[in-house]
Amino acid sequence: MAREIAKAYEPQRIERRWAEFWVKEALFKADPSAPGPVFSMVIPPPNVTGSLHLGHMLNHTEIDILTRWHRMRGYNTLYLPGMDHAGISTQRVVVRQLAEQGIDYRKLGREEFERRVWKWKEESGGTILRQMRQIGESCDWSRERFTLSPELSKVVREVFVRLYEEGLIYRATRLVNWCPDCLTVLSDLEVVHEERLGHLWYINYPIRGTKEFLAVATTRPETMLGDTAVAVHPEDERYKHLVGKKALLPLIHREIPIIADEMVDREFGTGAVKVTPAHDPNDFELGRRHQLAEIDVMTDDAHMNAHAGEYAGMDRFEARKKIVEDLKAQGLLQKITDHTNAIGLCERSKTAVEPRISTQWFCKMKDLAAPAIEAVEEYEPGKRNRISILPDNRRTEYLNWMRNIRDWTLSRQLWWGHRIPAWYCKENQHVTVERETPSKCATCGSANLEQDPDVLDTWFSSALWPFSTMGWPEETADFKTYYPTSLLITGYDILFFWVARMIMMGLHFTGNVPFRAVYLHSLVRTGSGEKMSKSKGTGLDPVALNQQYGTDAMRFCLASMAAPGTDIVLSDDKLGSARNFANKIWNAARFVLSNISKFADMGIDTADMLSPAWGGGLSPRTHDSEQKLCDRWIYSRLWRASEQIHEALENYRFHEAAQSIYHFFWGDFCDWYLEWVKPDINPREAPTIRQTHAYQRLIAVFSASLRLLHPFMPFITEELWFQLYEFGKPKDLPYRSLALENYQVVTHEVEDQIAEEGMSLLQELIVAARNIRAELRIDTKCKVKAECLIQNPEARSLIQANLEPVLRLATLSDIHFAKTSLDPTRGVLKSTALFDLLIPYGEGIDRQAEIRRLKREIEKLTKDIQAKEDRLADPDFTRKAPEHVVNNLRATKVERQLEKEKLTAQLQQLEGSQTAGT
RNA sequence: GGGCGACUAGCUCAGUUGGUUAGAGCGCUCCCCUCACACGGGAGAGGUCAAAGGUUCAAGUCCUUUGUCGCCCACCA
Repeated sequence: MAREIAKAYEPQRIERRWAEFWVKEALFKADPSAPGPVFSMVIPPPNVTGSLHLGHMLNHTEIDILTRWHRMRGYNTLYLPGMDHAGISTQRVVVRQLAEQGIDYRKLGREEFERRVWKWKEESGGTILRQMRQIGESCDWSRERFTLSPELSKVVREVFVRLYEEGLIYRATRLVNWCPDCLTVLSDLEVVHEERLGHLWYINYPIRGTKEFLAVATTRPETMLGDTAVAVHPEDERYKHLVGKKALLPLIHREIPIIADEMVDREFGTGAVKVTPAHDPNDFELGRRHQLAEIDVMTDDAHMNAHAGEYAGMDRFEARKKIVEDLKAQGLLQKITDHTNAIGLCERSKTAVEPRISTQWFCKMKDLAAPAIEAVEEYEPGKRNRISILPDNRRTEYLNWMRNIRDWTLSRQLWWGHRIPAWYCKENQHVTVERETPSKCATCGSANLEQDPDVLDTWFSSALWPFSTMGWPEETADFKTYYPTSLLITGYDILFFWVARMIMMGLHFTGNVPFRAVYLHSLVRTGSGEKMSKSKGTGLDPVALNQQYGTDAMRFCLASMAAPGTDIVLSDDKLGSARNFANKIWNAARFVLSNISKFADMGIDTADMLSPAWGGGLSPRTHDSEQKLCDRWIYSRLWRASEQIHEALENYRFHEAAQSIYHFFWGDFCDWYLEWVKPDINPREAPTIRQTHAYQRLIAVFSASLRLLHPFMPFITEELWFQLYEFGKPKDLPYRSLALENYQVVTHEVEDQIAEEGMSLLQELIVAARNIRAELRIDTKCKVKAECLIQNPEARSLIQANLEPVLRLATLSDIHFAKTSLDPTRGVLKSTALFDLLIPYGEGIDRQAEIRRLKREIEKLTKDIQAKEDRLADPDFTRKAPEHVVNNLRATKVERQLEKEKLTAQLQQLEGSQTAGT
């Protein structure tokens, strides 16, 4: 019974099996004591808010390609998986879910709520894990980590306490970004700015004891209820006389001082500004300078509070409307103008952030940033404790941000996250910060302690990820072997949130960089160019894509688009062409193996034919005497492809690597090599030694291709590798996954310039013949005779030596080698510098069309030759340009001239014969 | 308000250090279901590299200006 590869390539049928196999066999378990150079990466932990989107797919594909590539090259490899608890995002998701069930999370209480979130974490974390396994990520699953696990929480506490003890973490009352929807403070990074068209309201503030008014301009009239001064510039002649007087705050009739401060811009608005220290960052500073009162007029959900008098209870925007109306009614509204300004929105909820005075925990950044700047600024390849950040523009962004870094607001008013390890004694409000829950106040000894209810910014634990996952602060084997990690790949959108902070924390706590290199990849966007977003429903669903095209196709497609710098827009036709490529691989394998199976049917042992697959050796000396041009050529091309892939992957140029392997496999291997050797491997009877050898060479190239392809398309290659094994590997040898095989099995020895040039000549000849046939509209099956004029005897014997494949692939019956120049009036003639090829006319041929074609060609050549001559005539060029450039140009000019002469002669003859004939 | 990026074939994009006739995929035209693959094979059309200057022997590639689009950062009411 013949073994056969399924006729159709059905990714779904093979992928599940291998995904399970890789996990079950624990193939990717890292061993810190294993030999070899180390390559380690930690995953950018996905948020447990849901499932993986295409952006993750890109990220994970890139990581996995590099991981598999290194592993196959003998590196001691670790790809550490894990997830992020994603404080604010996850809390929002669960709060929303509860709300949908009519449950107010606050009524559940903290403990119960946390329990619900953990439950959610198990579910969505499970989904994510499943997805990662589905797409074949070669992680060490035994090392999975979670930012909120007990082990990592311990590290978080350790770090927090140390920073506190070093005076880098402190508690302070400041104006902070408050999200009225998430009900928590936010760091500056979590506030996104958006230009909005708004208004500028000009309001008259009466001056006490006069009939005068002082007009102020504001974008936020509702905050006037918290005004505690009006400020003007000290040198502003218009207002000098008012400084020191009191203004009467309209609507609530509170007296406020008129003060002078340099900060005021005389050009803007009226040159007088209302000062609301509790609701504006500038005003806050100004207020502190002038010891002004700070009146918070809002509640935590951005409604007006008791300080707002009759407006209390109103939403801030309702209050704005009402206040404007009231001012108008009282004749205090001077005018309203249009004004665009950037408003700060909460990154998560997109609610307008309210600046608010609040006591929070902060982290001083300047000292932490300094070494992190140095590590990147003074990067040199090979230099210790330095990090390369690519692409370069991201490096610049990093440095700019770091140089202007501001303190980091650490605390969050959430329930899901790392509880801040600070306790306050109820008597005196002393602060105790400790690793273990304290029993008494460190200052006064009171046992009446209460822990700070807040949690840490989720990015705090993420910042520790490269070392917290390795067992730090213990000197574990993992930590010693795999830290610093080799490389970090992540999206550029979290450069500041995450990458920068990891670098600072890594350097500070381990004295070492967390990774030696960072590659920031593009984002995947939708067809309309937006960032993919599940919440907006604009993202393509990776699960559906996998179903439709297969994981390998999706991986290959992502890789082939992953050029640094530009964002990626994925589309059906691109995925389709990647799928087509997988199909091509499948069918090439089918072809190769189906022939071998026919031998098996004859009862012949085929193990021998397949043996080169396992040995891995592809010596140019294999079957030396039998090797034909095409063999030497394909080996050389294989070598070239693997060199290109190496070069590309070293520089994170995934698209170039993908392109190299694509063109090698499809263009060289399938289109030329397979076609070329078809007759040699067509099994009619028991194979001769020569035929067995032909198979061995074919299998050698094919299996080497599978190796090159494997990091990009692990499933199909593993499946086909397995099929090879089934066909011919001695059964006493257990199956060995392709993932553990050597990546590269060809050596530099197989590079063969001569063979490549020779093959290229034959290809040109074949293409020329096909070209003429198409022009003459010769039936595709009809073999015709061609005439060839070729001066170079070596080239000529090359053609003769390969006459069979040349005739077959060009569909010719014969090639007649002419002694004298070919008469273009007898047929269609194609000329290159090396040869002329003519196929005679049949009946009724369009001579005019041929004349037009020749004229076009000649014109093109004329221009080209002229350009070259001009350049060669320039003494500056010949003097200053490198020699090889000049020589190259000379050589090609001569070639072009030769070609042109030939074509001109053809044209003349054609035109001559035409006039003579008629 | 600062900074950055993009503009190359009908579409989506490659094109590292400046150096022969600027490439790919998809689409398009023509021919072929040839016993691995029509998710295929063969042949072909299509670009003054956004515009204008400049540097250079040589510019898609470097510099300047302009235009169009996009992104990031930013406490001017």
